[in-house]
Amino acid sequence: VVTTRASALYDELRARGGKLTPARRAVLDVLSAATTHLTADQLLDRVHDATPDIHRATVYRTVVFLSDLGIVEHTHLGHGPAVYHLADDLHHHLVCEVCGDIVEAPVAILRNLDRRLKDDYGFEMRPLHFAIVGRCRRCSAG
Amino acid sequence: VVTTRASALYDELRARGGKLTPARRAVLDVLSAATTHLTADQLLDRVHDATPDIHRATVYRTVVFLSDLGIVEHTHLGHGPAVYHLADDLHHHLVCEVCGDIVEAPVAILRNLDRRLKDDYGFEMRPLHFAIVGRCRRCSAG
DNA sequence: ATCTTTGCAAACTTTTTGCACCAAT
DNA sequence: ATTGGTGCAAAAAGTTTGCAAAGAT
Repeated sequence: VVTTRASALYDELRARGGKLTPARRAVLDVLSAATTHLTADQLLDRVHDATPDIHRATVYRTVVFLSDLGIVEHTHLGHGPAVYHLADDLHHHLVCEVCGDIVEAPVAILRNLDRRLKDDYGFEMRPLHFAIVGRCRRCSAG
Repeated sequence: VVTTRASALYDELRARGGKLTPARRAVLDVLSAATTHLTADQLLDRVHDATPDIHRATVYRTVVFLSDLGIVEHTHLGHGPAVYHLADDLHHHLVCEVCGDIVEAPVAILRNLDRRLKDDYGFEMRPLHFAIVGRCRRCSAG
């Protein structure tokens, strides 16, 4: 299923001088349809549903390529693999280190910190690149 | 050189029922003397300066052991290896994704965020476990 | 026709583990 | 004496790369 969202990304990719290959199409389709962020493995599995011949290495190369174009981002949620998602899907991740549960939080929660780091340290944070690790309500109670 | 800081940690380790082995002594000595956080490789190198026979796997097992006791923490600074440091060495890390420079910032900078996540989400953050990634003053200017 | 992208297999980096031996208490 | 720690070698987990063949424009 090629969504409007995905086809807009095809255009963006071409506008930036990239070639639109089946692998790239498939990765964009999967990421556009995803309701959660996906690890490289999950991404590969879903890409395989429609296009079984695409190689794991190609998926890795594709997400690097799409990241360079600013279309895709990845986030490190903890010790395991990174997760990938479209760059317009903006929110923070609160990852529970005990149960692994992930709660999403709006970007606004970091606005003050963002300003403060900028003012005090000249540092432009890219907060989406890492999850905020801690303990969720249930696990900090226990 | 066994510092006061290190020998206090020997005591803590024993008080918790751990065995004080040469490997553990060496790791505590190195971490107590370090002025920066160390990757497992760097830690191993420095451990080898005094005790060349200690195995890489032992260093890994030792930091896990010391983390379980709350004596050591590790932080993920970016894509590379984790860095280890004593748990009493509290500050955040602002890591520049362009030049790799690390700026340390006081824990107070996250106080508001900490409270907000607690109040709004019941989430107890453990902010030291991940660096704050972004661009330093120099690199965001460029 | 050209230049990029892909598949494959292999390397790489960081960390973990099974097992037999050794050491701290 | 007993329990737990260590060295070793090998595997695991996640990701990257060199190369020759195939594909997009």
